[in-house]
Amino acid sequence: MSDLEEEYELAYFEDNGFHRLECSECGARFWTRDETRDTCGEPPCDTYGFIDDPGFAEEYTLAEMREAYLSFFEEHGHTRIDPYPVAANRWRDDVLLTQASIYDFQPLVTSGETPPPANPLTISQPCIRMQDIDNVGKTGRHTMAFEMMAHHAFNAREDVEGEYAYEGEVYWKDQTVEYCDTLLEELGADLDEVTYIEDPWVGGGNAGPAIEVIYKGLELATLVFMSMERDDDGEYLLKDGNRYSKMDTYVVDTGYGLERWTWMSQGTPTVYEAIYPEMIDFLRGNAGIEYTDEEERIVQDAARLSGNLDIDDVDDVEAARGDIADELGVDVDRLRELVEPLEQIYAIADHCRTLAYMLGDGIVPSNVGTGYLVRMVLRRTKRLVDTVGVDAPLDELVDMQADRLGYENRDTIRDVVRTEVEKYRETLDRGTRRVEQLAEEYAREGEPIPTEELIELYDSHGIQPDTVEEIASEHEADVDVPDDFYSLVAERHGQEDDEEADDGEFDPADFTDLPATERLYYEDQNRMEFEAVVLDVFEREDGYDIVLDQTMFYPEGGGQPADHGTLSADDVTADVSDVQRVGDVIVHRADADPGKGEFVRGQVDSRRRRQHMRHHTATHLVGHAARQILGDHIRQAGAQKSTDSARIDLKHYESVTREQVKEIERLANEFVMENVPVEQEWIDRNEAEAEYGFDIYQGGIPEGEQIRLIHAESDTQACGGTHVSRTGDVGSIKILGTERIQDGVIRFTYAAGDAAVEATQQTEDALLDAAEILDVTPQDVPETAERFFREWKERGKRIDELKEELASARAGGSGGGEEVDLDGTTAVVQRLDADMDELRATANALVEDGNVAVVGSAADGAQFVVAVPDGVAVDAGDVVGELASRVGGGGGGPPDFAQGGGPNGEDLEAALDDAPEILKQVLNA
RNA sequence: GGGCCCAUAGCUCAGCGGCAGAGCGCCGCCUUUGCAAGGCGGAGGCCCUGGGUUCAAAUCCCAGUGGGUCCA
Repeated sequence: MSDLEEEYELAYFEDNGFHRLECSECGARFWTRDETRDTCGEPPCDTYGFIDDPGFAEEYTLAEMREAYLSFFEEHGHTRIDPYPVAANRWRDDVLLTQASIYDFQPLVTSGETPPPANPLTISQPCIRMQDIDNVGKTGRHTMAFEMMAHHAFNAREDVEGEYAYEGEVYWKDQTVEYCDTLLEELGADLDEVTYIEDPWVGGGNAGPAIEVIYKGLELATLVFMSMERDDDGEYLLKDGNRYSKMDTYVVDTGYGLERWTWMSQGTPTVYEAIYPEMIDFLRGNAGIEYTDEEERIVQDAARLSGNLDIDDVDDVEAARGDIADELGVDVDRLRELVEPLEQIYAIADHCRTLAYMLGDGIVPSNVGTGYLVRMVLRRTKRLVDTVGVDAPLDELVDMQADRLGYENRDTIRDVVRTEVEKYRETLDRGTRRVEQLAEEYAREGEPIPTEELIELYDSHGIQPDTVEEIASEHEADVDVPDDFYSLVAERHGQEDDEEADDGEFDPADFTDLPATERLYYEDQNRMEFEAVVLDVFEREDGYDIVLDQTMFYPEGGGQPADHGTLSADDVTADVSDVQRVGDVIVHRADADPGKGEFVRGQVDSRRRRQHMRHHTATHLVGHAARQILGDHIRQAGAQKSTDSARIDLKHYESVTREQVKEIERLANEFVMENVPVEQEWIDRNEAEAEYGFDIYQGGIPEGEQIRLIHAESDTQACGGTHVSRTGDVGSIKILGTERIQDGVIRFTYAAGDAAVEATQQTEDALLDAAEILDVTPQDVPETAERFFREWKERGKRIDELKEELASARAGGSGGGEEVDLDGTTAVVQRLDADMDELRATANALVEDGNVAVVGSAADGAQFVVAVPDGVAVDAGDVVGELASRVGGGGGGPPDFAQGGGPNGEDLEAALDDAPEILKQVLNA
């Protein structure tokens, strides 16, 4: 493997008396001032050296350390940037959560397409790493939520000019290491104890040399020099087995763990006690965890010892527990008893912080995406709280963290948590009942609850296997949870084929040589006519693809359908049925060829387009109104406009009421009546983000350095669609309905302009029609409908009663029926020509009188009911089977009451004539 | 985005091709000084909607609607 050895030979190391050494334990190469050093400094090669012996001159709280860091870099020429949301999917669609500060600048800034908001910059970015969820609380140093402090510099090679959004070199490796070293020195660290380990970094298609900064056994920072990209012909072969080559841009990507720096300054047994001491005190007090001095000492010693071990996940913790107990001279069970409640409390504090970040940034619990992640965390936290015996509502615990983090939407956060806890409680209730039932069933049979049931309970009903165990044990049922339970669940899901059918409609290769089409529809959104030159025409199976130098036709995008219309040359008029954007080229699909090089006059179908414009502006207004009525967390999950209606999918944590819908409709129409201008603005994206935040990306993330903003009322969104000039041009907005398309997402369907009038008229027509049928005024329809429904039910019951009466009257009168003697029992064979209910009632009545009943009807095909009183050896099913076969059908049922029939009603009489014979045969059988 | 599960009395559910059921709740009567409770009787169902299969569908199939849940 070609290493990046020479990459680490920094002048800074040279000038400051560093030595490059090799760790005697793990073989890692590292740089240090201490020539006599033997090991790299990182556990397990070394142990923590700062517990009870802080590594910095002073103690810092989390906030103090953050401020110290940011102001240090500010003083050294960096611009301080506000943190981004933890919901990274709000500005990029390849990840769900922000996991590192560099996520804020990927992919557009790191690739050089967009300039960074400042260069160089410093930031403290909240991050969430779900993959650490199992470690939290147990390892003493893992947290799911953390802040990554960082300074970034974006460089471009000197020999490339103008190709990238930033130019030249700001600084690179030497300066980066120097900053780190200086910061440590300023905080009073003993620089002789600091090691810089060479550890090349690879990730996400990029790579570069990197340095881990270790001090007193703790990894405080990673300095990454992102400078390479995947390239099968590249000169560097890196640790992931792939080849890489140098890029034109190179980026300083550092990561300083705020929590770890704070911990280092305090020297507490675990990181958790350093970063949220108040919350931990509160939780301990509330859960009533009080230890004697001796117990407290055991816990602290255990924490120190586990920190010294190479613990990177929970499995290691359990394995290490025994060793730690041995070393402390206590029983392993006693140790677990003492430590576990604390581990759970640490986890609760961390999870609450995670929830505060996620909910504070407007993530709404749901069964998809980030919403699902927040739901998982919340449920896990709730379980922990219950297990450890914390007696405080979860929303209050989350609020403690939200308060500390300075969120302003704390009421909404609490509301969401309460709603979600309630949902979880319902799920648990449902699950508990289900498990109880299963447990009783299997306990009765003396069998354990099978794994298949456990998987079903978890996968379809959300019940954890340990919950099942708990409930089952109360009902004396056994449960055997296999070790590989979760992989069994995964197996059940199999491979999901997310093969996206790409519409091979347009081949981008055809258009790459053509110049960008000038987009006239942005210049004047109200003009529908234009002139243009045909640059090229491609013949297709079902028409022609026409490329012009400029166009007024809006290509499908942002949920707005393509314009229709015509392109006319001197002797040809082509109907345009579709318009698409391929890169910067706009392609018109038409039914005729106006001829390459020709002048054409374009005419957009203005009625269609105007409806799209109205619906597009209406979409912004409905979203804006919904945000005001339902809360600031409301975000768009998707939208689609068409000619006669439009819809917007909004993220919301509970279902909307009819009242809320009315309020939204009223407010949206108020915006329309205000008749304020709808303005478009082209603006630098960083500027837009700084001014309006990431909420402008409701409809997706646009490309490019310049983005287009649409201002409507007090709403601002990045949007590429066409809009009316004033809100009044929308005409009116009629919300047609709402539906929950998935958990946490509500779809609003509405109509604007002409379509609103039409939709209202249709609803009105339906009501008027109903009123006419009922022969009442529209106002009386609900009441009348209710009365009719009630009367209809009453009559149904009355009919049933009458049928019964009729049946017993018939049976009693024994008219019409032919009586046959069957060894002392009388059988009555009767034809009724009535429906099945009546046949059954009659047969029942005959049986009451001690008769065997054979009743038939030719009312609808041929039907039979045969009923037999107790103690008579005739199988009704056999009789019906035989009778039914004679009318071309079948039948059956229990021995005392059977029914059947067939399509041939004309054969009924003959079949009934044979009935006595059949009865006798069956009796003798 | 995908998978799986569920929908029957006011509530919780059973029934899984052949007469619509249980427990709790509700109403009436009885027992009791009263309460807790017990006994007897009763009311209460578009078996989610729409198609299909079948002599026959709550039950099987398809589609839809509503809810739940797991995974990316």
